[in-house]
Amino acid sequence: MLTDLHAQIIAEVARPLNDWLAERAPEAPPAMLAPPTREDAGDLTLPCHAYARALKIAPQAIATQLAGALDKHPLVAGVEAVAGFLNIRLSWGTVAARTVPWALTNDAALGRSNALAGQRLLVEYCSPNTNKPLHLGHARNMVLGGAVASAARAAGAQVVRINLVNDRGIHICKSMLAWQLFGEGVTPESSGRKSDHLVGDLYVRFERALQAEWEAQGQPLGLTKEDWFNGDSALGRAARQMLLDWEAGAPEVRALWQRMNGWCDAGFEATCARMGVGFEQVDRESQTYLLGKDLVAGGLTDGVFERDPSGAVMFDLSRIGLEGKKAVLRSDGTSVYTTQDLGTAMQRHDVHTFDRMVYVVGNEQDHHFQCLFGMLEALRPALKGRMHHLSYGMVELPDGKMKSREGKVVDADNLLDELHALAFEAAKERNAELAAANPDELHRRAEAVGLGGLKFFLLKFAPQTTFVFDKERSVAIEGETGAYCQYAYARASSILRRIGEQDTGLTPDYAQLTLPVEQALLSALLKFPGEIRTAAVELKPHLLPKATYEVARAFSAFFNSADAKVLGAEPGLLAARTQLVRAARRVLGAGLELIGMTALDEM
RNA sequence: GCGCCUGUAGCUCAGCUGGAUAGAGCAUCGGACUUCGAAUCCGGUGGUCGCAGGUUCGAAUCCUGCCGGGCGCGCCA
Repeated sequence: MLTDLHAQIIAEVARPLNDWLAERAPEAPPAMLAPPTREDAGDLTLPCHAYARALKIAPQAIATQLAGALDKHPLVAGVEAVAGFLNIRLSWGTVAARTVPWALTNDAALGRSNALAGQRLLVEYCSPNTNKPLHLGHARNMVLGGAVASAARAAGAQVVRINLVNDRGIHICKSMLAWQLFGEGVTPESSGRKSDHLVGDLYVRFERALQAEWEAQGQPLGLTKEDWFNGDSALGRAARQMLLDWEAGAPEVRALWQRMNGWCDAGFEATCARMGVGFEQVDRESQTYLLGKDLVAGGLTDGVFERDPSGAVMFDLSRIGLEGKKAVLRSDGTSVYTTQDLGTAMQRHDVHTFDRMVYVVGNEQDHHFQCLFGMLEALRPALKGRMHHLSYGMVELPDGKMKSREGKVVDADNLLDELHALAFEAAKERNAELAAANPDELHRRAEAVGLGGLKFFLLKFAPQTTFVFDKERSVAIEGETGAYCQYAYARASSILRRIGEQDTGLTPDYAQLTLPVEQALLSALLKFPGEIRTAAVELKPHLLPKATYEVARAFSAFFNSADAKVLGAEPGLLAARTQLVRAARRVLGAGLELIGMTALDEM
């Protein structure tokens, strides 16, 4: 039985208020009790201004009368009517007696709920191109996608995580062509290079050759690099020919393609495994790019699409309140990206009958998804409202934007190594003996802190935010960071080790948990599930680190308080505080797991 | 030109389905180790929420206009 205790407590407190209101103003909306913004305004508050009109009583008078309705409420320690607000102070001893056992045993305390029970959710993310290794942008994408998936699972949804691999197209041919022209038979084995990096090297090699060719021949003609590549460029022609050969199934091209894609796949797999990123389904563009043509034909018959004089098939964007038109079939009859996206989406719906399909894709594709969803809903009205684009902003570097064509990228593998090294150095400094005695253990912790810090950092910003990546901050323990939360967890473990079984046989006296630091911790534990639920339902993955941090912060204040020591407290209180530490550790562990971080018992 | 996103403390960001004195972290200044790990904790300084109007008992939040930044705008992905 999943019980959201916070919601339940609020409902219990609100009941007499609602009875009072319903009796006098049946039309009025029910009382929405919420934590106040003001610090000294108690634990829950109700603004009474909205009821003034219906009741024909001044807000302050309403608040005063409502205060009376809470007289002798077991959960209420005090009420105050201030400026039309009803401020309620909870009876924390009573709340504690319910909260701690709940947090120790009920899975709702871990953020589990039925908010999305019975729903099937598809999440598409990662979406690598098999011509270069994963970079920091992919890392943000994967962290967002993974968080959406884990939050949805916690909310009871059935989740299918899908990786759409872009394994065909002109950009793939560029790497292949570079291997043919400049590769001299190189392989990952012969070069000792991680396989996806080798392919990336070749891609960069191609771009460099193209740059030189353009500067020598295209630029003097006043052509842009793009136009040159699509025109008389020898490299461009060769790449286009290779794409045609690929589509025609030319054996040599297919064989090279298989081989080099295999290199990329192996590299991606290693990176994803290290990052703890997994998928239930992998869609490859080479297998889906022909999908959608029949949909377009059907849409043409139904009048969803129209044929352009040039022969291209178009979607009139005015149908969805946008300007212009969008092609779904080229004039030569070949498909475009949108065509296969239509087909892929429909196929997924046929296979999974999803309730919600979430695409985790950068915000430069906002327009594309607006168009795509508009078309899908026109083709199949049942899809209305089920398609979501989790749009996110770019990650910038302290010295500006990343530009993959210029090689100005933060490679994911290198970054993970760097963060590991930073975390390792910091750990070694604080733990010299362990570094000497058991460096492997220190490396294990460094990986947890480095990777966990990265995930926490990438996740803590709202998705639409374009933010500046700061690697030192991401592995720092000070402030709102992953390591801070891991440290709080480690300290909880440490305290419990010290307590051992001292509380065995003791009866916890929860009513004594009334110190401000104890109340704040209880409050954080109570609020945690609601944040996780909102993260899942409203697709706000940044609430995961926020909620976890709130618990970590409250717990840090608790374990630092000289008044709230567990050891040495009288038996009933010792037992109560021990259970509170166990509860906090349990919830912290759940938060770390939702983010995809490793919990450490020692740091 | 049009569309979407965005502008909040020195810096990095929350808050944006309207609620009271706008929050957090970093930085900075000061304080706490004879008691569970000081990798922590406590406190201080710091903001006309881009600007101007409007709606409202009440606006960072909603509406309008303007200014600045980012992204995108038929057969690229």
